Amino acid sequence: MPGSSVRVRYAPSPTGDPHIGNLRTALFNWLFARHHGGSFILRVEDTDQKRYSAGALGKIQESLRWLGLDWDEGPEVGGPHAPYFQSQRLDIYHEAAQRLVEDGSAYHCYCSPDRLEEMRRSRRGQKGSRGYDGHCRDLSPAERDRLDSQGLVPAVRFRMPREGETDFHDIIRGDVVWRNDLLDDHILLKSDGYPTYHLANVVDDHLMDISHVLRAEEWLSSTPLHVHLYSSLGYTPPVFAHLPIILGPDRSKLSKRHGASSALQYRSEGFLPDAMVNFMALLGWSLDDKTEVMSREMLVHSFDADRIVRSAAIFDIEKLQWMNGVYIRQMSSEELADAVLPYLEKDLPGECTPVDRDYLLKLVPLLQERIRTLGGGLDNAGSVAEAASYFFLDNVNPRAEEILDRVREPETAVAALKRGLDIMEGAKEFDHEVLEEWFTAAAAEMGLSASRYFGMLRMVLTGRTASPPLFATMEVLGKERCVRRIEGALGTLAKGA
RNA sequence: GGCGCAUUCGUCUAGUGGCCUAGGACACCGCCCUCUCAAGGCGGAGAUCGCGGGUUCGAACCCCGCAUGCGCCA
Repeated sequence: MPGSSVRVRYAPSPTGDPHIGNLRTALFNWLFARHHGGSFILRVEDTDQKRYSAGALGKIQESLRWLGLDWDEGPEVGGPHAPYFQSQRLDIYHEAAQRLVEDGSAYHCYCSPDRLEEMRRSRRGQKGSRGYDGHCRDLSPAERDRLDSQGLVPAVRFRMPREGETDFHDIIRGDVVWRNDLLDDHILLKSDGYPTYHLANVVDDHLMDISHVLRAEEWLSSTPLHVHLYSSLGYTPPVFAHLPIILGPDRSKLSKRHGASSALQYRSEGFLPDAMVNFMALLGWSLDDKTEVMSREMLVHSFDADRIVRSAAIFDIEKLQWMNGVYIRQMSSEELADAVLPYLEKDLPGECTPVDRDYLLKLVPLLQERIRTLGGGLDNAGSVAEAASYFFLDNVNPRAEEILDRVREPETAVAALKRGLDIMEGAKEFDHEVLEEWFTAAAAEMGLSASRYFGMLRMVLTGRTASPPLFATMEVLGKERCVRRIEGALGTLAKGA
């Protein structure tokens, strides 16, 4: 639906790995665009020389691609408003700044960083202190000429009105009002020739025909300045929506300090993009009072800005893990096998690799409802490789006391294991239903409870007290491995006795 | 310090004046299923709706103040 007038953008600064908060903003913009049949634009705000990080743009694009958030205009794909890098649009900002200075909406400011620092220090602790003290606000042409002739390169500052109020409507927060005399004269163009965020984003949003600005709440405070900029430049402002921010477990804004906050880290831990998208969509938005698991299509269909909440949300990894488990269980065996394969090969002992895909395909159903991430093990600890190691190792070698944990009397245990060997060797088909039938009958004959007998077999075959259902496990392991492990256990018991 | 925004179970949230003795989900606990672990089913505990005042027959919901948190100025 190219006719839609909705055009939104995600405008990150390439300063590092994007975290969940950044990407939630991207996601909301993307969902909004797709829902309304509009365009999603990626614009790179690379005008902060000091914080620029090489490689960050790559991480941003990689994160977006991983989550399936495709952009209609921006780096690599181009578009009618190229370039989409602010560092390549400097002339445009200079021209805008020039216009503002000429019509008196902005002025040249010659204050040095030292003077500014001195100003701040002297006003610290004073009541009602504002940012800039207006030192250069009303310089006469003669004074300006004098400073220019000293070779000083001025910054450009916006001349905020000092009376009245500034208000705007935010679709999430309603009407927000500021008293103008409390507003600051902000820098628009730095003396190094680079624009600040304020100038660049207003100019670009206008030139790129952005209809809705969905951005993080941290920008709310500078919106009055933006409103004045739109007006002074003769632009129609977009519709604003300030999204609630995402907090770390300590209730502060999400940042690098919060360990696993980089989205790509979640990828490497084995979270699925669809689960991430579903989960992030629920951080500040809801469909109703019960629907939680939603496909991408359903999210696109249902998402709109009017159900975005106002309050900040804490990122709850436990719920993400649960949701990822839900998505893992929805996968086909083939999909899951392909997805876990690299994680297994990474963490399995060398002699177990490469992993045979057909074998993996057989055991994947047993893993499927037990893991919550592709790479992680059970109980949110360890790795899949550890969780499933007994399917790959030659031997598991439980100790005698581990084998005897469920069946205490060595003679009984030996007899029961030998009986097991007989059953296995006599089995024409190594099928879990047949095995279960025979082993259940054997347990009854020997007067052993299923719990004790199967528990011992589980230890002998897997080296664990917990595993997928015993006979399904046997079937996957195959006759040869099972026989070898039982013989091994008999050997261990003989030695111990 | 100033300004702004926010405030419903531990967490994500539903709720826009009577349907709320506040609903759902994660986590937690118990029971069922069961060879163990999961998954699943059922149930439980958990929120005096930040506090205090109003308005109203009636307030989580409207108004005012305060507190706290967060954000921006930095």
